[in-house]
Amino acid sequence: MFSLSEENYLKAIFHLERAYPTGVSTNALAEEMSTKASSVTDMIKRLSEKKLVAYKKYQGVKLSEFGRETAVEVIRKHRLWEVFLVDKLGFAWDEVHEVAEQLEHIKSEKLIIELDKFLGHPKKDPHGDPIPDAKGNFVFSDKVLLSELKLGESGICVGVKDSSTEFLQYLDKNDIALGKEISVLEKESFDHSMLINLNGRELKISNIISSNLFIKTS
Amino acid sequence: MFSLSEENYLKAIFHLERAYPTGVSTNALAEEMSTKASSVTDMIKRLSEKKLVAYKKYQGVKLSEFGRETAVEVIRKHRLWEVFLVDKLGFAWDEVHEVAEQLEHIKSEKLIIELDKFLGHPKKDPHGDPIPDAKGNFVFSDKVLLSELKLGESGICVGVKDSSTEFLQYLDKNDIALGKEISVLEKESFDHSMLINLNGRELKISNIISSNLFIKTS
DNA sequence: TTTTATTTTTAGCCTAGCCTAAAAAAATAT
DNA sequence: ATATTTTTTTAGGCTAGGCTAAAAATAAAA
Repeated sequence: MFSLSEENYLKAIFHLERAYPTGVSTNALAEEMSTKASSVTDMIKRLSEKKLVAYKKYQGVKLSEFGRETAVEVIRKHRLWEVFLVDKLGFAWDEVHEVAEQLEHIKSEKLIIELDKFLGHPKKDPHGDPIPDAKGNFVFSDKVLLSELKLGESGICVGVKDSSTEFLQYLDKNDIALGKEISVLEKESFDHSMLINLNGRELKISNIISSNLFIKTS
Repeated sequence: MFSLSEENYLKAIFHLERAYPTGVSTNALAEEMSTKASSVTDMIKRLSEKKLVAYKKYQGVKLSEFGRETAVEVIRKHRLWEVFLVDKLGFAWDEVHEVAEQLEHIKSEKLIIELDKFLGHPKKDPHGDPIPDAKGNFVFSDKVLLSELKLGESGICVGVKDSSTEFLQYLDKNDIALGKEISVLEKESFDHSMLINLNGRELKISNIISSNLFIKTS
């Protein structure tokens, strides 16, 4: 069993590994964890002793197979709890993150097995992110950022990159939700804003929006 | 907001105050928390600084009004989660305690409001203990220990004093459950065992059993 | 009332997880 | 190739929450 802090580091390393495939840097991890580089070095050493990560001084850090399994299990719990909060308790999708951050650390194998069953073995969380199955298998979908679509292309909104309350509330306000179809009508090369069609309605969105929305182009 | 450890101390003091109305002794608290008296003294000082308890050296400790409210809120959360685990996730009543010990520390007002609603505002947990309402009001029932019943008296089983897995499994095995009617057929004065009628069946139970079962004599 | 036993507190130490400041290594620029 | 900047690590401290051993206060017994 690992501490709350250890689990949070594993999660952060897991998420950063996509951007840092050769090893997650101490500074990047410090940024992600809102802490100092020296604290990160301390923790990495502990994780390394527990065989959760591979670490060589000045070389960044990578998850071991064991570390990856542990991280994925925490992510699985986080996303299942998010589904519970939205589907069963009526939370809005921008209200669940903070509570799920706490619930993901509850230790009970039976709890997660039964929660998963109770929720009907969901495959996606409320933000469209895939929920790993009990064996840790992810179903990665072939999503792209809206900002990467070319003029005239279209697709279905399937997820968000930024899960902050502010961004999710912006989406709610503009009626952008998972499952909606979006097509690109215009792209402004100067500021990378775009004009999209959403529900037959035209909407102008900035680059910061389009680069945080995942689209599935079937 | 208080730490996990602080909340656990408040809960323990709350439970011990019934047995120690003039002030909970350091040793009793150390026993309850499975720790050492010196650690208890340390923690009591911290709780005292935070105005959660009244403390005078060598005089034991009492909850302040604020401390009591905090303790009751934690107990409320514990018992609501127990109901969730049994009613929604199919846990047995002897499996819930450990998980609820973790869940009771999740911090989110909305979570508890919605959970309570989702569960239909339950008044009792799976062991028959009353669930305080959102304002912290307890409904104390007029229960007595089975061992206190006189020959020929009868009542309904409404709760357990000992919530250990072992005891609860003993009850399950002997078909003793909340809601069942029990009447006292014989009392053995030597070892305080008794013969009871349960579902028309006669059952011999020892004093340790009868002094851990709560009965409501209407 | 003295002595003895028990309870409680103090003093000092440990670990996890954080911090700052300084040193060392690596990367970048001249 | 050397100098400068950036990144990372080390060294040393801090707090929460534990611990042991010893001292002090209270309670019980002679």
